[in-house]
Amino acid sequence: MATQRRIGAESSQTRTALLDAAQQLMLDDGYAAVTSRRVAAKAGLKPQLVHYYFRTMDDLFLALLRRGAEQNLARLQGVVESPDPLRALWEFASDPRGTALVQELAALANHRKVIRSEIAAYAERFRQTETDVIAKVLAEQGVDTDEYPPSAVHVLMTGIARIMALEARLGVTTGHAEARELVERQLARLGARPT
Amino acid sequence: MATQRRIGAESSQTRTALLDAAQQLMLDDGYAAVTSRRVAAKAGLKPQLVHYYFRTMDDLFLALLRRGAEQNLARLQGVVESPDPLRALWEFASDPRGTALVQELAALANHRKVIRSEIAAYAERFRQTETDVIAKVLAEQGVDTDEYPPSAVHVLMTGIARIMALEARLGVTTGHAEARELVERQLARLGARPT
DNA sequence: GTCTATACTTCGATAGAC
DNA sequence: GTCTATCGAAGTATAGAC
Repeated sequence: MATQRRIGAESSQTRTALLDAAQQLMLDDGYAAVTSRRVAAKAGLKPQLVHYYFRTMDDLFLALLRRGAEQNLARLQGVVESPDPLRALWEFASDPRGTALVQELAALANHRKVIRSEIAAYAERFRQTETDVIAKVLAEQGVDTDEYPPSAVHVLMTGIARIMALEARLGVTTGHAEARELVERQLARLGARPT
Repeated sequence: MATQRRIGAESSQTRTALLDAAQQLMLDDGYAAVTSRRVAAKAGLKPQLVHYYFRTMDDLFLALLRRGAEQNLARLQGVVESPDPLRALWEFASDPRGTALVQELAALANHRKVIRSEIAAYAERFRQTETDVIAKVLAEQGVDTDEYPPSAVHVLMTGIARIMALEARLGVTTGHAEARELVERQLARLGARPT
């Protein structure tokens, strides 16, 4: 009801610089390190600018999430159009670029309702596209979808890729090489080309 | 060099109450919510007591991690002694009690070196015991360990279980039922009894 | 449209009283 | 061995100047 405060333009370079700084902080030091002061300091700006461009910290996190998700959706499009989509999907899900930011946002989401619902919504968009890719390959290969439902294969495949990326971040990699080889063999059986 | 400040006894009930409060906060609201003031408030105590019993917040997180890990190691012992260890391991890894706290600590570990190394050390202990369980079952069933190395099976099995628990926490469960059934079929082939 | 001066809240940690 | 009084630093956010 009070006089609506003004907000910085989305096209502003300063805004982008703040988002970049926030993302770097989040990746390096976790979401708790993303404070108005530290973000501004990293960007070489005043702390108050964070609130001018994003009003609240939640708004900043939301903007960060959206920007990252849109980038990943663009990269996912490359998977869809790949000549070897199953392998491309496996590599896409294994990519640390995708998981690191998401892990922090997922942890953050545990006590920020707006973030959680936004993440869940994006997750559904990714899942839809990815499962379609899997379904198409399984159909081409004549795989029995009663035994291997695409939705299940999706959970397993992307889940394994992401959990290894998460563990690797903590410095835990025992068994990863062996697990990767095992997955590679299954991918090959499903018609993916060898690496 | 300065006069070493005194620290509360480990046997203190107050100390346990603080740990309980911290754990609850962490599970409900994420690690960033675990502040000396909020922990104390939840336990109905003064904030300064947190620093008396744990000196720094890192010490508190470390105590939380150790207590949780020891509890889980005790539960893991039940898996080892189970008549159906493979299924018991699957259920153990799927248990939300084990994953929720670990997820928060893992996220926290990304910018707290002491936490990260302690988590990694515990992870190695769990991995060792769990992989031994898998190796024993695979040997009994005459499985070719070139194609299915126990370390790989361990990564896949526990990874899938944990990622589903993580996703479920965010409200993302699409495909989980199908994935679970698929895993169940594989477990059955490896001699685990049906649920 | 862009940024600053400022208010008020919450934080971790220590020194010292019981 | 247990707890309290207190401090300086850091946090979010707004109102208003340019």
